[in-house]
Amino acid sequence: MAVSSPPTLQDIARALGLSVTTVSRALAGYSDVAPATRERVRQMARKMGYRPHAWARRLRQRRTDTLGFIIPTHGPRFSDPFFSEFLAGIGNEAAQHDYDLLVSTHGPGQREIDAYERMVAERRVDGFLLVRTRVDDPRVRFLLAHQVPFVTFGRTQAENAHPWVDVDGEAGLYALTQLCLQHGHRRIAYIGAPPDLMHARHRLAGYRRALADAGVPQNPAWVQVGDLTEESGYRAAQVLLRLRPRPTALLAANDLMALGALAAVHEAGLQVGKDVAVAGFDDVPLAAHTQPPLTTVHQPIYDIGRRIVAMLIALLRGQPLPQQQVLLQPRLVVRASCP
Amino acid sequence: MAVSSPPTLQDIARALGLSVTTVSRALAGYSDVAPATRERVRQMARKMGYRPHAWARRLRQRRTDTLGFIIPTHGPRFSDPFFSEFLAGIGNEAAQHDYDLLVSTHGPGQREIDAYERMVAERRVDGFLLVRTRVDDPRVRFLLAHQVPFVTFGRTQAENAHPWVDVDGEAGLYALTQLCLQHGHRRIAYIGAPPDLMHARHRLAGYRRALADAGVPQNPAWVQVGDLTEESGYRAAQVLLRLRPRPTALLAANDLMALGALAAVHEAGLQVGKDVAVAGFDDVPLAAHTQPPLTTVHQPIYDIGRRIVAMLIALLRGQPLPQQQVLLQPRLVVRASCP
DNA sequence: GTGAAAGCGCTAACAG
DNA sequence: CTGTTAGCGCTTTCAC
Repeated sequence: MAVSSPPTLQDIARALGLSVTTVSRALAGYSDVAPATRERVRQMARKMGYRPHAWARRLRQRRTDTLGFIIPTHGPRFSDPFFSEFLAGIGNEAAQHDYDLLVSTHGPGQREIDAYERMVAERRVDGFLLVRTRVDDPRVRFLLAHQVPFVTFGRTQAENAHPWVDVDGEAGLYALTQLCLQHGHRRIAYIGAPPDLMHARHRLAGYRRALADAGVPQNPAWVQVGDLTEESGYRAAQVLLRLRPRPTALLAANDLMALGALAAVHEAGLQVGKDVAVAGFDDVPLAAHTQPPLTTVHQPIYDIGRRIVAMLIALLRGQPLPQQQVLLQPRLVVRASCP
Repeated sequence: MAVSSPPTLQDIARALGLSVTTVSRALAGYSDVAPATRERVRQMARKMGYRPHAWARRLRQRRTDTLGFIIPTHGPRFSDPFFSEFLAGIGNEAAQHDYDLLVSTHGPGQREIDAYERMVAERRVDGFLLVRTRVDDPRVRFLLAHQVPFVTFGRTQAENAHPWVDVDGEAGLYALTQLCLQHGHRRIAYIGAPPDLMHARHRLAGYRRALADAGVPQNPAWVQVGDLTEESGYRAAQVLLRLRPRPTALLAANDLMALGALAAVHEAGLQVGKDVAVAGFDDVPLAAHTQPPLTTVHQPIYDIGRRIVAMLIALLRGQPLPQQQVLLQPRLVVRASCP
């Protein structure tokens, strides 16, 4: 049997001796079509296996029903367990509302903002999801300037200018640092994230505030900056462990760096959880299975993904958002690495 | 300044006193338009910031210039470091050829095949990328039946019916097992993947063949099956470590399970690399930073992503593929966990 | 070399 | 209740 091209409204109309308009309205469930006709149309549509052509409809409606997500980094070794979970969240929520998710990258040669510019100019998407927000985020500036709807995971400098969901990183690191202080640690080092990232500021501030509140002196040498990879956490920890007096606790701005720090501690012949405490942020699934298991701050990343998609879709549909900005309180997950 | 809607061919034509047709052809670089006119059109287009409307063009050309990728699993804790790297690969290659990448999921309530059915029926994509191939893969059956172009990462039962790229998992596990044998191990256990996955068969076969070739007896109790998560690797290793005589080496079908096995070995008070060897498969970045670093089999997942996209696009453009099927030889990465 | 006209498949304003 | 008409923005015959 030959493969024929999929049926269109035309085909149904012809088969039934009706006009395309009537068929369209019958299927859309409009009330101004006779019940009997509606039924006939529906049955014929089912029989012929009719499915609306997504693009024809979109061209007409001047909407794309598509959300854009541009991967915030490129390069061959972009490997973030956190990320796949987030993607599952946004993918599921988008699918549930019958929205498509257009995922793109900015290749090695391309500037990140060009990828946004292109999607907007060629009207490929109705709005964007942003992650890894930066303090003065060029993407935010661009989208605001062009009045393109978007929702971010993470705050920016323009706190009230756009909807976002974030986890209170300052509270998270405050709690983590306090935990260490309660266990008698006084030389608590911090492996931070690149300072242009918004969450880097919050988390660092939480760490500092906890120390200040406890009246514990702060040593600039105890604060290192990594790039969120295991490798950078590993190297930062090596530096910190060579200091004398040696820090007794290493807090990292994310789990991947904390994993690197674990390796460095082991390699230095020290015992994690005994000689040196280590903790992270994110609570990736792996954190429960390191040796020893990693103390960390949980972020409900899957739910956050769902949530920002729901917000963006509400925005696109002109529905009012109950909350423009959502700050979630993090949950401390205490395991053996930082008892 | 008010935001006006983006310029169309109409707008350019009007501004220049030309017809839409001519403008279209000038911009497309057709030769049958006067050089002077072409130049005028080009300049005006640039001046007005004209960008073609992606969907209008696609509707007309009856192509979508979009590739579909449906995440092979759902649920909140889908966290695979391997996956984000793959996505970066397919994203970059697609962007380079000016193709869009439509990423979708099948939500909890939806059957996986329905997601494919929908994308095909509503003509949202031109072709698909598939990963985690199964032996008798329903997706492959569906796409073959409907003559939808696709390329898989991983073989299926229908080896010659579709283009694929795969890493020779049998050779990988053969080499890994041989490495253990050379170091005197005789009780080598295996934590396999779900048997419906195609790669599970190959890897298990490699393990078995290496033992058989060496004349080492095989014990069914030494072969466990996990679901590719750390958690399942952890539990499988616990079972294996309780056996007497105890296996001296644990090989896992992927790195995530190997990481779980590392934790179980530590927890049992044994030393990895000394009392018990552990190895994995994938070579995720983390594998270099476990304690001890993990011996594994490297898969160039980023390049594989790029490659299958390149193949799919060639297919869609009707270009002949130099190779319909590509079997890559894996590279053994020997680290301290399995010396 | 240029333009008029048709149409991709769908929806919406307006008659009747 | 149903059909006619128009058009989303673009490409592609086919005349002139």
